[in-house]
Amino acid sequence: MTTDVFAVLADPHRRRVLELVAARERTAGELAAEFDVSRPAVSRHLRVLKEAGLVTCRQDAQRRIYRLDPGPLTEVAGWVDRMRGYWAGRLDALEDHLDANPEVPNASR
Amino acid sequence: MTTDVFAVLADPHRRRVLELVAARERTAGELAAEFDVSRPAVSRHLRVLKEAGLVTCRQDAQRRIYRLDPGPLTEVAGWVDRMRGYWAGRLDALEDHLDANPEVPNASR
DNA sequence: AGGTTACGTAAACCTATGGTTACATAGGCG
DNA sequence: CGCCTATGTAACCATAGGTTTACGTAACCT
Repeated sequence: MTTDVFAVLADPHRRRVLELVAARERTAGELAAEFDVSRPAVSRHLRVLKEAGLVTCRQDAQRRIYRLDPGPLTEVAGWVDRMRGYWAGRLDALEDHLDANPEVPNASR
Repeated sequence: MTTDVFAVLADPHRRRVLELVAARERTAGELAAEFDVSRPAVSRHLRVLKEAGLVTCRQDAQRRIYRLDPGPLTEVAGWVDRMRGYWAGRLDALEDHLDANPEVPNASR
């Protein structure tokens, strides 16, 4: 049971699904029609997305209507921001370093 | 040649590498020491990260010193923000809808 | 030069994962 | 009640990708 959001987002099909349901709710059929792959394949992607909490599924008669739940995306956004934060913080120290060692990465050449 | 940033970030080892090099530069050896897996495995992860442009590699004698390049992360941040944007935008319309149709998703039951 | 350190690369292996076809289920519809 | 629509599940197959062992290579040290 893949519950890792990053891994779930790794597949382009799944990202596309999220883009589609972000705009508005979609039935499984509508979603499947957007892809070149078979319906069961889409169905599996939907299950993965559902297990990851990225979509919710409402049932209307035979139709399953999928909707985006952006909640788990905060983990991703947070991680990325943290990376960029660390990077930005490190830049100051780096500038000092480069200031002291102007362009001499390999002196023995 | 996996150049898809999302796919690159799917592996926890690679994310951990990025976290490590975000704090400060690290040699391949330092990085490898952080993991339970073998060195060649780490080496391959580093190559993937390098190909994706997420790290750069400077050479100091025998050592390879890796550094974060957060550039490609903007694509991820952008995508996530876009998803959340669409979602937020859709909420207004949804509220209106729910306002008009109070809790009657399936009238024929 | 010989040895050691620090890496990367190559080839083989194995598992996870995504794809397909065939089948099951569940709910309208005549 | 049969039938069609909409969708998920099961079983199976193929490939991608991560891991390992073994090897190659470059640079420092004495």
